[in-house]
Amino acid sequence: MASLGDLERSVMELLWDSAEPLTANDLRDELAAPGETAKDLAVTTVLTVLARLEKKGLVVRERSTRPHRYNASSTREDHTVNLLNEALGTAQDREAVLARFIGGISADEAATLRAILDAPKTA
Amino acid sequence: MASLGDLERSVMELLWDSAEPLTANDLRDELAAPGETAKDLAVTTVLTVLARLEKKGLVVRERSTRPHRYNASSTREDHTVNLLNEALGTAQDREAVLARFIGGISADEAATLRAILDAPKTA
DNA sequence: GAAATTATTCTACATCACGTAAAAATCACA
DNA sequence: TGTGATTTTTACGTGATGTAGAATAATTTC
Repeated sequence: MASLGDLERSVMELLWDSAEPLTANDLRDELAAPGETAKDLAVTTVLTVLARLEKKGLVVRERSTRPHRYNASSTREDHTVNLLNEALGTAQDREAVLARFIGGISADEAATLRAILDAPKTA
Repeated sequence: MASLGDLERSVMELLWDSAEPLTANDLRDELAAPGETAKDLAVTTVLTVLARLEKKGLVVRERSTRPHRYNASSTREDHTVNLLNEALGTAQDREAVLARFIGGISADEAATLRAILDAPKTA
């Protein structure tokens, strides 16, 4: 239950990239700004999307301040890692899949992974 | 463009698990068989889903035989690897994500990966 | 070869997710 | 308290998916 529509994704990208929490108006402006497939949306549209993202647990809203402020509930990295784990699933062919998956990454990335794998478990 | 609905997924699972191509009737029976959240569907329903999966490129149909026979167009492994690559994306934080991702797998799996990574590229 | 059976394609509808936003309700401050 | 800003409600169009009846086509049977 973590699939996102185009607009939802755009909003999440902005929230992930922002250190500060953003308001609906901030987001509307950013979305209209040239750079990210500029859209010119009504604020209510942004608010609707934010409400949906909040319900999905991807966004947290500060109701204390008046123009409510929104934040991604977890980092983009966390999110992606979750997606990867969902995609990998609990199937029996996990190892085979993993093998092929990491077999397809770049040499640099492979080197990084090797380092990680060789490091002692810090669990 | 590779998301699947529940029924679509069930059908794909059956096709992936079957060495032989299956007919719509075969699939209807399998779906009704107790084990996989038994459903009791009309054959036309199965046919509709198969047509959609075919359009999505996930299924190949043999039109030569009369009861058409359906096959997964690629293995489940291929499919999952694709999903993983899609999820990983082309973002800049790929390495960080990969690190965390493989940091979360089992020791056995890690060992396998280490072997793979240490093996010479056969590209 | 015409009838009966089987299989495939068409057409259709309900539901849900998502993009989109006007209308209505609230809130805050002058 | 009136007015402007903000949020909540309500709503509609579209596309995906589950579901299947009706219509059509192909096979088999007598």
